[in-house]
Amino acid sequence: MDEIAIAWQKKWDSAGVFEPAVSSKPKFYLTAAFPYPNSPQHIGHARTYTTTDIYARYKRMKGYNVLFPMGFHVTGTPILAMAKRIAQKDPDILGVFQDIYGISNETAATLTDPIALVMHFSNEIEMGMKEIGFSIDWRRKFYSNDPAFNRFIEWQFRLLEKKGYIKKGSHPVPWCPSDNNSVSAHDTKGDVDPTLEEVTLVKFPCAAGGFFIASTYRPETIYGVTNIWANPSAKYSKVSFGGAEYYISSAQVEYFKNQFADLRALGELDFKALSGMKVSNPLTGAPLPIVPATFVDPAHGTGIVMSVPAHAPYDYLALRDANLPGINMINVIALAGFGAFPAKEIADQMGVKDQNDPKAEEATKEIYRKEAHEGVMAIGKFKGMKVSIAKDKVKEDLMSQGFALKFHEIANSPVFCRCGARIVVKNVIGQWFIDYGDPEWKKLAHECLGAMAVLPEKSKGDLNYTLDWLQKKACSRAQGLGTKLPFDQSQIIESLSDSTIYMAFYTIAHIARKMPVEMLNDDFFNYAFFGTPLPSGQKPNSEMEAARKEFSYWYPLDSRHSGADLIYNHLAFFIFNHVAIFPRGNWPRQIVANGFVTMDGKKMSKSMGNILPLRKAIVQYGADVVRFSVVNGAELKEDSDFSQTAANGVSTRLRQFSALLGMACKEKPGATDNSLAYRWLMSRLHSRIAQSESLYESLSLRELGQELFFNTSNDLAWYMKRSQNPRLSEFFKLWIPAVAPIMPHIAEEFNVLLNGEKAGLVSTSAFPQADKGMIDTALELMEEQVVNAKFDIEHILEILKMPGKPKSITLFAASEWKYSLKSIVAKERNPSAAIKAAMAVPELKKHGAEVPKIVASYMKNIGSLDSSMLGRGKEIEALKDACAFYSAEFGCPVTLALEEEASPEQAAKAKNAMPGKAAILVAV
RNA sequence: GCAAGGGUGGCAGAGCUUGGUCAAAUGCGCUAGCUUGAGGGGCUAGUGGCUUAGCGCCUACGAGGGUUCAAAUCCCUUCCCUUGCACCA
Repeated sequence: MDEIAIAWQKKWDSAGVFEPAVSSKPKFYLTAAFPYPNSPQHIGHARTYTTTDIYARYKRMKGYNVLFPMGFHVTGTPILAMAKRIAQKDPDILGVFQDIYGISNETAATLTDPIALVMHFSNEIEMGMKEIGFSIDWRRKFYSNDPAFNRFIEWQFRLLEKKGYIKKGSHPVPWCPSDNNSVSAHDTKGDVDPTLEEVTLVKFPCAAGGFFIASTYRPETIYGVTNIWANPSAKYSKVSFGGAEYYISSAQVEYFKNQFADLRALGELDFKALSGMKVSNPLTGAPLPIVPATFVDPAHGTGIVMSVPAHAPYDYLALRDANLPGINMINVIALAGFGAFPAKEIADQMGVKDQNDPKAEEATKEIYRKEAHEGVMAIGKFKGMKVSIAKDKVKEDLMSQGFALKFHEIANSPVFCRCGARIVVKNVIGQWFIDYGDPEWKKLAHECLGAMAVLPEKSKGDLNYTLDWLQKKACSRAQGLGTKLPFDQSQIIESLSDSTIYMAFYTIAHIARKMPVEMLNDDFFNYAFFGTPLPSGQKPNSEMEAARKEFSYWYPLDSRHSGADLIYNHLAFFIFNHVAIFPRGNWPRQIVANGFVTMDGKKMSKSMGNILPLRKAIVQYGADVVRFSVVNGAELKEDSDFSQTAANGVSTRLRQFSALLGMACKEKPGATDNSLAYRWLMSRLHSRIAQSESLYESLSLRELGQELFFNTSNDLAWYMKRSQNPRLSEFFKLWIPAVAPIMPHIAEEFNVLLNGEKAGLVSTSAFPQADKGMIDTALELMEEQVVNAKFDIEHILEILKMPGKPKSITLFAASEWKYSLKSIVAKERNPSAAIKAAMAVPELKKHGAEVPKIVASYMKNIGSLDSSMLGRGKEIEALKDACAFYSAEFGCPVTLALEEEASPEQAAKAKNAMPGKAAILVAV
């Protein structure tokens, strides 16, 4: 099977089928998210590309000039990180390479240079894409660190900057203090993604100047603060930053410097000195005593904690444990089912012993959740407001009055860098942003999305949502491969920001590659993409003209494909940047987002070792089986399971198709079959092909596979059984091109076998046109009668458990009056009305005793009555036609009779005959 | 926590938008029989329960309740799961 695939790939290649030229034909331009070559690709990656390729091939067969290019994304740090890990001989990585990808340690040893790594894996990926038969135009391949591409990105960023979308500022990031770099999942031990969360630092003014600061998630409870907790054995420091002085635990001074760059330590003091200070509540002015508490962790937050005993079980318990007189709880939040001091109540209810009781944690969670959801403010400016809303209001108020600061923590702390250091939060200053929060820009993005098709349609909502919540996005980093920011050479443009409009670059990539890099200036890109005349007044050279022509022809992008995970970033950026850079006429037209691939029901992961590399899968199953299997497991959006047994099943079916094709090839030309069964087969095929067009269009590939492959295979099996003289060549003539987009190699091979060497390529032929005239629903219902009657006979024979063959079998078609009754019921749709109407018909009145019973049975399936109505004549015709078939099947004469002609001894069985259900009499 | 999507048979996965044709497509798995086929094998049948010369009946579509002649399908409540919440590919 593999040699066949390779042979056809060579033929496509030498015919240049996938290297389209600008022409007068209508074009279809589609791209898939380019791969990131830091490891080989597996069948999961293949899903997106196979989906894209099927679409490309389908559109090609529908007469479009199709462009499907591919490149490689090498921007950012993961490649560097990978090369570094290989250089360090990280046993995990080497193990994965060896065991899963079959990369020897010797080969791995050559991949310690990032560029060598990129070249190795990109070649590997490219070969895989060729071996699976993707219809890619490889002439346009590029890497995102190619000088030509760098120039393109610089051009894009100068444009964004000119439009005012680039901003500078500061923002918090997860940071390794030892590596001095921001970190993300691939930099951490265990690939943990460090997540940030915002907390509020509330400032409590000291009479002597400066502030105590306490970190809290619940700024709204500030009204209820009764005291301040500090650890009696900890050291505290006076520090200054942002123009004010603060007291925090000495252990946290360094930590705080990460987020307050100008922080300076002004000297240490012990708890005694600290506790002597007079501190007050910033909102109420109430004095707050400083109380020692060992539960306060000096290495967490500020080492100073505000105490809200009415609403925080820990604070209540600590106060109770300390047995302090003179501190009265203050109610802040009204909570249904609780009194003024919910923390006390829940602690008492649950019988929490003291602050060290594990139940204290439980009580805290419970009361925090309840208060956050159902609580209402009982005090202060926002009295009567729901806590969930007041929370932010209080915070804003505090901030604007200078009584609060924003602070960030690692929510899933502790997270460790691969170097061993604990990840902190750092406020990076001088950070460049793309401002996706710009309201005008958002409006344009929404306009674009609104006019765009999104498959599956459900994902449009997600995209819409993403467009809305996107704000300033950091677009540069200090390290990594990629393009330098044109207006800040110390910064590399971050990987999600340099891959937003590269689809435009494909259109000219093969031209730009051959040009001297210095010619790829803004004038060149402005001309190629906008047609802007050269400022010098000179005439554009031939390369510029060619580039302009390519872009004008291929753009806009007709379909953009990626995994569904990119909806929340890349695909949204893709829309934003297109509307920022290009005029409306060149905005993208469609997005297709597919789910992932699981492996025998489990998520593929390095740790589980259940990754199936694509090239290995191709060797094992063959290109077309892999293509089919990765897209047929589920509908577009859902995760698709690649099951080994299912893939084997596909191979088996293909062999069956192949065997039948062999029969078709031996048929005399022009030989036909006029039987009901043949007409039935063709009716089914035509209706499936008719359906397949919309299934291809909506990329409902699972259903498509069901229709064109499994169901069609079942049709064929039935036909082969049913027909005495099967004819298959007409069938295959239609079927082969219909499945060609999914299984192109087999389609080509079958086509040559059936039609000879001169048949031409299926890949460039026209998609088959279904003949509506061949679709006959009555015929299909008739065949259903034949199937049903066969099933019934089998059932009876089984129950009879006869030793030999029956002597004969007689089928009885129901009397005419039963059909009349059925249509009356279908019309009346109501039992009593139907019986009344039936009794009015003399012919039916004769059978008055049976009528109510029959009506009742029809009523149960009233919904089916309309569609399953086949006249008596048709039913008789179908069964009569099938008698010869039945005789052969059951090894005895099978005849059809009419109910009303039944002899008295037959009558008992014959009266069971109903429309759509022949009565059966087996003679032993 | 917030937001979105989902919970169907041993598994995967249709159907639910337009309530009745649904004990529920199709694939896989499993069971039995056949085929002298033996290292991804083929064919046939079966695969909720009870029954029966094909009928039929009961129980089922996360749980509970409701609307309706009729609900996997509509409404409400509740439990559970998945994904996203960014600066990272």
